[in-house]
Amino acid sequence: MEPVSAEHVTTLRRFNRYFTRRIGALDDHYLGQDRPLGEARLLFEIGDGVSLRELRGRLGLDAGYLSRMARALEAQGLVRITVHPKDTRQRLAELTPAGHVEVKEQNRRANHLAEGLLKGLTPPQRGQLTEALGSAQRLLRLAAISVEVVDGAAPDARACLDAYAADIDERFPEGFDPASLVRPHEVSGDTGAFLVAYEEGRPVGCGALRRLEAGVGEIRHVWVHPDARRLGLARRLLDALERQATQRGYEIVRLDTHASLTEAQAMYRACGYAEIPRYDANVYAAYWFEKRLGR
Amino acid sequence: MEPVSAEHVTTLRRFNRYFTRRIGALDDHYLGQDRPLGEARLLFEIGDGVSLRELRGRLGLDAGYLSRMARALEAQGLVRITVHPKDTRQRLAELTPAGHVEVKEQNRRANHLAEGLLKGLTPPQRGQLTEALGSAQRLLRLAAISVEVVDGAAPDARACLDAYAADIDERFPEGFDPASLVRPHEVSGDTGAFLVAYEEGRPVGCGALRRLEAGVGEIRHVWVHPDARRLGLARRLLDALERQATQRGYEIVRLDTHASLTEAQAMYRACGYAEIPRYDANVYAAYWFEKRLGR
DNA sequence: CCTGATCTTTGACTAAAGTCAAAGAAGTAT
DNA sequence: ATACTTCTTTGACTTTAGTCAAAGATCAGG
Repeated sequence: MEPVSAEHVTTLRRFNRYFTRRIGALDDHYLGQDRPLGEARLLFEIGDGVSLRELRGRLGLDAGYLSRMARALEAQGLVRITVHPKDTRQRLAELTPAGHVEVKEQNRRANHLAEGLLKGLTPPQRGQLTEALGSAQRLLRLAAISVEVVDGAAPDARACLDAYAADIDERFPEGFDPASLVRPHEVSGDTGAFLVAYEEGRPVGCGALRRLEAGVGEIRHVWVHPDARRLGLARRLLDALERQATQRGYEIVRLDTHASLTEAQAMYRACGYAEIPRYDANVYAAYWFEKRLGR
Repeated sequence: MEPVSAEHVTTLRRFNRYFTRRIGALDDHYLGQDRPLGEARLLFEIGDGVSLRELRGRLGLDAGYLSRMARALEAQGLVRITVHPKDTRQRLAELTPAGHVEVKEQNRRANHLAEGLLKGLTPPQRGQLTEALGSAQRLLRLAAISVEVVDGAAPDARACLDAYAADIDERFPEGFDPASLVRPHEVSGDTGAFLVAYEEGRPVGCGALRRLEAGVGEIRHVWVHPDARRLGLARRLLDALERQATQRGYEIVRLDTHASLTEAQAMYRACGYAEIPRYDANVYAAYWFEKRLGR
């Protein structure tokens, strides 16, 4: 892995300092107004109803602390706390009408703040800022996603494949039969691999590698959760799969794609894949690609 | 003023949320380690010695609170507090060797964190991130700078002009005589104006408008503090000066520039100024420009 | 030299934020 | 049914962060 240049580190740190001190601090100050910041944040996060468990994870709070804060908000009539229908140990928090009003007010204030800031710029500069922030956020998210090898039968792996199947079932005019998914044993061990991408602990993408014939691997089921698209994650999954293939001694990887997945086709071409004749009987495939792995 | 588009507000707010939650929070958590965050920050800000007064302003802390924290750091042997040589009411704080060690450790940790984040990206992506963050920070700073009309004799105005004079005295091969600066009365009232740009309360730029002849104003002394260059502030000052000129009934504004200020010349051209023949006897001028104000 | 402002220190508080451990209730796996 | 785990609640704390006012020391300007 290449060393990280000092310039990049400096810029990131300088930005961090500037941003958290100047913008973040302001925001916090305004968000709460006449309410402790912790409660204001909690209220905001509750939104359309979440379990306390989820909140605990998301905000990284102590269980006791959270419980008390949530109950305090309940006492103020801002949230309603109910028992989770599927697991009676858990509690669900949701906003009452009064809570919604309060959150709306929070949003109004935060918008006002953002507008005040943007007012200091000309319209083209606003556009530049939006673009820069959007691009920075995309890259920061991508940097925070880790791609890991998991067992093909692991719950996260199955969850991804299920989501993948549902996704393309909707996208393919002819639908998709989950029976054509890879079997767990094909993507484990010496000849295959299953990768899952995690963002803050949540699986947001996957990809599978299996053996096709001697020296030839096949990449299948490269999928990215809708929330994590347009970050460049598919490319990263593809890279990681190729590395797995190399490790397993494959010199060539192949893959096929459905006619409707035009962005995917473009990505494969951009990543060095060349179109080849049909190599399998996959009824969903319309194009077949191959890449010779450099070392 | 144009309304701020919702898209821009949303992007800014989304970024703010993501960044403060994910990066800022992490950083804070690591920075302190076994020390309260307030003290850690204070230590960091002390750096190579500052007065408590300065720190109070910079960090926005209560005087009593700051005093106690500083004394606590002194008791821990991390800072030395001495009496200000020029004003015995004030105190100066500087790091002891132990304090330097601690700050270095802070920096090491923060760098490590930034590196960890950047490691998740390919080198070209790191470059993109650096560029996006740099550009975002530039624009955010620019947005936070306010340009105000002040009296030509105000301390901030004089301070800017002094800095301007010192700056160009160094830059012009022939030096610069401060006697050629505008007089306060020329840049006040109905026929002139003096603008100062403030960043977080600190003057970081200026510009003057005075009467040349009927219907013609002259822009002079457009200057930006070295810390605030490359943000687009000169352009903003120029815009604001033109608005002042229009308000005062001038249809034309003129200005001159020194031969050595090539970036300034380029900016004037880009802002709609056209070169004209010499219109004054300014010994420092090599180029003369004019712009007809629209509206 | 006097007056009013500035800077720091101290005392006396308060509120927010967070920690830790114990216990009860409810799931899950065997 | 049993053992183990998870989720929430409660009690009992501690630390941080911050506010406010009063007082003492020192400056700056007239």
